[in-house]
Amino acid sequence: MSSNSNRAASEGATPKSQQTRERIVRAALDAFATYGFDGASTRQIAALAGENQGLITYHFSTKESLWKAAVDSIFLEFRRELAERVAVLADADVRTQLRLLLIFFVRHAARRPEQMRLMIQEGKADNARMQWLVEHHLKDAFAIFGSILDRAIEEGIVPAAPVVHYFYILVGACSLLFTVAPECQYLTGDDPLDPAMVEAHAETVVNLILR
Amino acid sequence: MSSNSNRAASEGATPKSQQTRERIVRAALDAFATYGFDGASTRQIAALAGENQGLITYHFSTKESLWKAAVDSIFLEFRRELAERVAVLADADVRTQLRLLLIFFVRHAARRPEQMRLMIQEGKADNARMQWLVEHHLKDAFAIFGSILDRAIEEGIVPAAPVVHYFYILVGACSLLFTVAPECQYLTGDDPLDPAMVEAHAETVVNLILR
DNA sequence: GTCTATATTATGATAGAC
DNA sequence: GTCTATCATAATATAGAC
Repeated sequence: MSSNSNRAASEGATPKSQQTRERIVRAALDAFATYGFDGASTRQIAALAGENQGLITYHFSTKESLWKAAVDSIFLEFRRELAERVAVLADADVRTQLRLLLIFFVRHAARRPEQMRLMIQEGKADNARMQWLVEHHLKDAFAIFGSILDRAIEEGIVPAAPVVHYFYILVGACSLLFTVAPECQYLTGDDPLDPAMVEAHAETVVNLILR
Repeated sequence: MSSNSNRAASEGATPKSQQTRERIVRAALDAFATYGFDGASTRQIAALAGENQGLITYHFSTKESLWKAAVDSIFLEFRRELAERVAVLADADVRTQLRLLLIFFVRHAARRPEQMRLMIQEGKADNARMQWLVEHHLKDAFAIFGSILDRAIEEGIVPAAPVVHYFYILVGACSLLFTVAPECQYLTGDDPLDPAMVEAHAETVVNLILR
């Protein structure tokens, strides 16, 4: 593996090449989330980014490296925001922590549906990309969630059960509406990404879970 | 569109050709659910089915027709089972209906994870396949769910909110664990498809939702 | 009904001009 | 850094032998 997969992200990169790199990453994120690693093509990604196909090779060497860069870009952003939110809420009671984190997560799932689409896309089969995603990003998020949920169970805010069930129940409950937003829009006529509907979803989740 | 997409399903089909057809449909279901329409290849499907690639053209004409046959096979099965379950529960109180339907749905999501994988796969973009899926299968399931949930809200079993929120909250809560079962197994070491874990998931959902 | 061969297009990756 | 041209392979669909 050559070292140029981080070339434009290194110190010497020009602002212009960084912009190119970021445009490609954004387009790749969208394509991989929607069509999967095999379903998305580098030509399609280049066209979506408005860049030349050869630039993908220059900046990322391989399709797999581009995939990792795209996944990193969205999961690192999420984990940064999550850590910040958890730090701010450190002194609140557990019930408030859980409520505000559910609202945070609903809003995040609506703002960046690509993240859950990628997680589901790769979580369906046991392969190298899935393992990379778990090792590099999911284990950390799962641990943070678990530390809060353990205390919620201790205090009787939710019934006792292994954390893994709550993790997938709450992630699914908060995010599926936005993961399949186009389907929901066609099915019901309502646009899940409308801010009023995002807030209504967060309220419904909170009212249902925290009674 | 030629008429041979239903050839082997018609009266005159030999048992052998029906078996071939069914093997292809099963393989296609798995491939489309895991890799998406574009990511799955007819070669891969034929190999998975242990059949010749030319037989896909013979039985289904096009990749799209094969996709529709695969989606029909799993959604018709689901809707048949759901209708049967709803009919059996017609005289029960709404709380019991909702509880047993949640358990039914968790078990179904574990037994046939391909269904939710397909729904999510196609729900992410507004295209002809998504619209076909909504028109042919989702509208019906959504209506059945809505009729039960409306009464649950009337009786105060769950807080009042538009049905669309509950639909995606509950579908996501019940099924995500099984949709990404390989990821969960790698992340936690637990196999979601283990019957004990399926039942634990159903219990956790019911205890959380119906308090 | 089943299988092989192939036409045509699309794919990921590479080479090299600028 | 960017772009064009191209190689080698894999894709869907077709034609036709059996």
